[in-house]
Amino acid sequence: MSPRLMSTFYDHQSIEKKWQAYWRETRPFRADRDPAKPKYYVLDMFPYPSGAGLHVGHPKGYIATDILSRYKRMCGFNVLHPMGWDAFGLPAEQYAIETGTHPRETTRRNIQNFKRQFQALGMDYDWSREIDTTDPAYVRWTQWIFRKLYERGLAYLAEAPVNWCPALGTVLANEEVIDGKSERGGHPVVRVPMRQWMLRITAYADRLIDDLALVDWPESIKRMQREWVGRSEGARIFFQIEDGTAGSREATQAIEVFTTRSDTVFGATYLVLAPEHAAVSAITTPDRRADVEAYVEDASRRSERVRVADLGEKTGVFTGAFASHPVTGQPLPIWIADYVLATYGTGAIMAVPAHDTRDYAFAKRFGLPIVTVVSGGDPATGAFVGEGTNVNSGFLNGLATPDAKQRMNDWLAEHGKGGKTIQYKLRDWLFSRQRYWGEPFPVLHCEDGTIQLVPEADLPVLLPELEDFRPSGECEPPLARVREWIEVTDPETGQRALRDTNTMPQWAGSCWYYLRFCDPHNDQEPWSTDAERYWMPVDLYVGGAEHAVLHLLYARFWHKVMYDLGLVHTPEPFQKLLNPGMILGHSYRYFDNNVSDDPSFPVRVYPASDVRVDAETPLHRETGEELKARWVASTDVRWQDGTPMHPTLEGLVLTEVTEKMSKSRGNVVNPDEIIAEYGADAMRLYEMFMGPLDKGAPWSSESIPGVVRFLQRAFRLVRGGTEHDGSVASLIDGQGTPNQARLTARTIQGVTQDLEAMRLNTAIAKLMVMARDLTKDGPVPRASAEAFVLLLSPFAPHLAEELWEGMGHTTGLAHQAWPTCDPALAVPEELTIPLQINGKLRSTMQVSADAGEDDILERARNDARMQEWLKGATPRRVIYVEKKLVNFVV
RNA sequence: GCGAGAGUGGCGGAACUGGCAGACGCGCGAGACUUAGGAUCUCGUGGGAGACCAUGGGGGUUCGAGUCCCCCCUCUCGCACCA
Repeated sequence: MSPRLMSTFYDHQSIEKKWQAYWRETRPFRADRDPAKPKYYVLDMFPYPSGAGLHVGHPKGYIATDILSRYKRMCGFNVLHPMGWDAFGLPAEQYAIETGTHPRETTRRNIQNFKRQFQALGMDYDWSREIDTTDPAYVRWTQWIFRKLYERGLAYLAEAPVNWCPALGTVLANEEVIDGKSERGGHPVVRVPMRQWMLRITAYADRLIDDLALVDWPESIKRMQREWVGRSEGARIFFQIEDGTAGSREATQAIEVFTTRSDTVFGATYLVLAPEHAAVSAITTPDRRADVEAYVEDASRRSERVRVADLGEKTGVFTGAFASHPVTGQPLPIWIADYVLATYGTGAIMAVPAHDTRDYAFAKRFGLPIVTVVSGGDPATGAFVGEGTNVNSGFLNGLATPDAKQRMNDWLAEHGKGGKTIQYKLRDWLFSRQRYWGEPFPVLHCEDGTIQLVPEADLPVLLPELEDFRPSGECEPPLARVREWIEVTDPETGQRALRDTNTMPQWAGSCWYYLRFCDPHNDQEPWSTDAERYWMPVDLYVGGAEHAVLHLLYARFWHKVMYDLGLVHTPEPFQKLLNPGMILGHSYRYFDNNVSDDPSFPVRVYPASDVRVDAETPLHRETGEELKARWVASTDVRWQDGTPMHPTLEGLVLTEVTEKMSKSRGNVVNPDEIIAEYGADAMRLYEMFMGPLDKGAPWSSESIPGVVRFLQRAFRLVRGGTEHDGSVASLIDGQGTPNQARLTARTIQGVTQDLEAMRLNTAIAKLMVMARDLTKDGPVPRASAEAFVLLLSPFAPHLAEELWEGMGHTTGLAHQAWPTCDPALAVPEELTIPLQINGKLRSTMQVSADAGEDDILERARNDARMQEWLKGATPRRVIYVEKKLVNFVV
């Protein structure tokens, strides 16, 4: 125990241990279905139990849900607040490759550690519902759901260009690739054609957008989902290849393009295909072939990242082929260029340089014609992308843009040349991974080429035991080596069959865990209808905004499938969503020129002042040499006259930066240490007191003593006595003085309102005021002390239980009724009215709460200081705001 | 580039529909109690000697603006040639 601790007079260590044991034994947080009570389902986003354990940034959201679930329980709700583990995943597998430790063992240890940390924080989880996605009893139902997806035609195998990440040794979904790098680890990703499992999430594109109207989510997250689905209304148009212009006889008869501006069809002067477009090779003429092939080859080597980097600088080549304009029949040259994306729309566009900035840049570069068809711009200066009136457009002339679009769409449909359509950015979800530590697919690849589902009765399909977890060969999963596991006989047809050697991505388990929590031990079905109907939907869901287009989109998709199957009764799983802001750490940075991390490199180091950052790459200010950021752990920093210095490199000044906590930056703070020194209640309180829940804030351990002092004051308030004196409270009977009764009522009202609005920081401030002011008027009335303890209990549950017991109560706080008050009592009996002249504060006065307007104005006029300021002048105008303010305008 | 959010004391932050800017806490200062301890308690604490000046900067609306409107700057986060 530190010296600081010994002098505090409430011993958080023994108190917290005592009440955690009490909760473990009496299980007051067990949730049982009770139709007589309204339910409230509070859920934290499913944690992945990493080897590093929790840092102080993680529990922020968990503490908030803990407070809210305790509060709701006291309000009479039947609260479900479960916790479990999203335990499949790459780190355990990578650790297995390095050490040979089986991922199951690593996972078990990590879960144990996480659970210990959660319990040390005093969390009110119903541990009887704990689940683990790697548990065969859970895997069984994840595979069962996959069967349902497959039966509905929503899971299929497809050969398609996929995101292959060599460093991770697996393919990734579109949502897991950010700026051409893996979301986890930031490794390069390349596109490789592979045969993979896909889930038809695109079939739900419209509903994934439309049903956002049903949920109470942050607008920013809804927007991100809408944009990710990327619904876009437009037209598809077929452009016939001009006879005899294509390089080969098998050339596609027509090129299909997608456009949102069918009103500008008359302005199309050429077509552009993505280099990867299927028709490229067939249409290219012999004389253009060499150029085209070189360009295609070059484009395939340029990563998407590089392509985007020099945005604006358009490149491309002519294929030699022409298409005829669908209306005028005019021949349009067909080009290929990488500014057209193969992955969006049809991978081909009609170029309207007069009304599209990209087409304009391309046309200018290659001298292609620019034809204005919408009035309002000047083709000499740039593309006009706004709306206007059609010109040079045949039957569209004189129409406004929206009318022209519709007219053209109708015309296209009538003439069999296209028509109105909707495009989505969303692609089907790539659902297989070349990993060991995931759910095997419950399918058999039969000798005759068919795919058979493993019968329900044979689920789960479990992973074979392995000693060596390395990938097999280039793009092969480790399971591909286990012949005895792969080779089986199909129980239905008796033919020889092979298991699928891929596994499901980590998202699979988290797509339905919230449903399993409703009925976690059911071995007949994934969950019972009764349980689902009682508990769902999740009333409050708290977790990081980084899942905006990953977990939250995937889970909504699965939920909707299950809705269609009649397995759940609500179209949306998560009613209200909250994203806690990140807790940041202070890290200390410098730079060096060892960009490739070569240990034998002659390293030169630089302070931040020698560095400039260009497009996120740090460069030496003078030489332009590429540098890499390095960090010194905050505990190793050498302080010299208030300046952070490198501990060993003489004279190297470090720069303090506030950023996300991570091990590599040496700025993580371990909650175990904070709890040991200050206690779990103090840590909970501090994290909530830092600021609004949804905003990020830098951690500062130096501020914690503030909340510790508050807890000590709370202890003294109820217990009475002084330091080291555990004497029982000198609480008096009754309501106390009018001031005390009012303070109590106002705090009850204020804290309740703040909790409802999740303003936990201001709720704590109100409790601090109550603890400070309650004793000013005399001895503490018992009614006030009890209300205080009840109000405090969701925030600092250990101390509250201790105090509650000390007041003679024999039942715990979990199910005590939340205090209420007579709102009339909360009204102050005196008001301070600010008196202004021309809007500037000149005086204040005390009036009784029931004073009327005339009375107040009369007194304001006679106020000595006001008279001084007015110097006899008569106010031209008098502003009176009901019981708030008086302002004289002179 | 586009979109969203934010910018308030030395620091984290309050201020609900325009109405006493800086609640609460950290830090800092003074004092009290003390076997001088980084404990506890009390008081003070935006700047300025001052009328006054202060919510990123500039303009506006209003009796009155942190809050509403316009322009600009900075930071954070999304998206990024999506046709």
